[in-house]
Amino acid sequence: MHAPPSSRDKICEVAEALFARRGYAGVGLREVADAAGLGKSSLFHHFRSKAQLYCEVLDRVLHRMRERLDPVIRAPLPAPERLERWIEGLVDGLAEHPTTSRLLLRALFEEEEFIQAPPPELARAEQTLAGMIGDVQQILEEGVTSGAFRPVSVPHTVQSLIGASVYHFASAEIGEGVLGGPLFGAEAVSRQRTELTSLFRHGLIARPDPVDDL
Amino acid sequence: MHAPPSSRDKICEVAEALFARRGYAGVGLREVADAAGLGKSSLFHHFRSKAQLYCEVLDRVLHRMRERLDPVIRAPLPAPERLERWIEGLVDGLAEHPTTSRLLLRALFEEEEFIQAPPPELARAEQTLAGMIGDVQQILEEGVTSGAFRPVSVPHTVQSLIGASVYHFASAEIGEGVLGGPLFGAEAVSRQRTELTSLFRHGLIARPDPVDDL
DNA sequence: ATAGCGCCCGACCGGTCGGTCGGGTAGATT
DNA sequence: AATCTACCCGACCGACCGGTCGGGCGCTAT
Repeated sequence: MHAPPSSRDKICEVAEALFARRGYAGVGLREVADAAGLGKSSLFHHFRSKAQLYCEVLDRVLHRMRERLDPVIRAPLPAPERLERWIEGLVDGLAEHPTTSRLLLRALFEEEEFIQAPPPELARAEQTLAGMIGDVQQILEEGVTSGAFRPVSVPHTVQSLIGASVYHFASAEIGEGVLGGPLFGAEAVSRQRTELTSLFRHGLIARPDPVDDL
Repeated sequence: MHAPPSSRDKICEVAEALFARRGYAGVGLREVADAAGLGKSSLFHHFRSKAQLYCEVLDRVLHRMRERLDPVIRAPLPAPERLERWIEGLVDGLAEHPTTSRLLLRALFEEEEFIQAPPPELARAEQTLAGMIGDVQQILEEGVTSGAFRPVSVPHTVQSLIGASVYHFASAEIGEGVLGGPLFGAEAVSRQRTELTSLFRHGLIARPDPVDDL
């Protein structure tokens, strides 16, 4: 499978960890090179620039998540069940690679740095993300039009869902303070999975007995 | 009220905007000084270091939010109503100053940079944040023990609540793509307020008719 | 042998970083 | 008038930044 990781992959691995921990501006190429066991100049043999390296790392992470979530979309299940599977897949994916949530949350901010001279890899990453968002958006719309979900605003719900799951695993010391324990422990992860699915299940499912709407 | 903002306040204002937009490592003191209409050296007359300036800006923002949310805590209302007011206050507070959500979300990451030699202002900021989190935690616990809320995990719910609200207003272009319009428009903000409160109301309220728990 | 190529490196470039230093200026105090 | 204080500045420092350059090493093809 992966006996000797090529230098290129090695660079991506360590860069993913470093960018997740300290952000684009906070990581020097010197540091990346050292962590990869290379000289700084060697990075430029594999990547045109720091920006390209970053965007490629970002795209790798997004693709990894997309592939995990992809089968859920095609599953022939009613919308509420598909949504639960999707949430569980997202939580598990974020929990499996602790760098992911921080990298993605940071990417919210750092993408603005590339408005001038954006590397082509950035467009691919944005496309991958847009695909995932479109997928869950479709599930929600299906659930709303079928009457299984309350008539919520699909975009706002997508935002809440992403925010709640990604933030949780990116919240670091603050989150661990709230939880009173590690974020990525097996117990905490499975708890987050059930809490998040049940929150959205109860929060979205249409009920014959509305509380006090409007 | 604020006829001539002192140099110190002016520095904090522009620094808040810059740190929110580009983060701690991405902002140079030269840039802050220029934006404040001062020479770079003058910053060091008001602040000991860049780290202290950042932490003071962070504490300002947190205090601003805390003061807004404080009356809600003391309101003599049942937990579900208090929670709704709290969420509305949080959403309105985040919407009022668009820099806040980005600054706070970034602070998740950047606080790690100060593990060595943390300025005293950082501790104050952390304390302010811990207070706000403790407040909402208390509301949720009250609701759960009183039987008004489902027996959810309070810490995980706190995390979801913070994540959903803060992420939304920090999501920038991605969020605007999902919404199909500006994040901070009056319409989008009031919609976010109602969507978030109703999501958590339906998601938390105890029901005589459970769906399919466990 | 030797030429080509993928991979890697040390040395170096201009520029920017956070931070320091010595001095200048205006206003209040004595 | 002299002094003190608060505030501000230009010049400068060592360190580090992203990126370039020329060359070295080892493998394959000829």
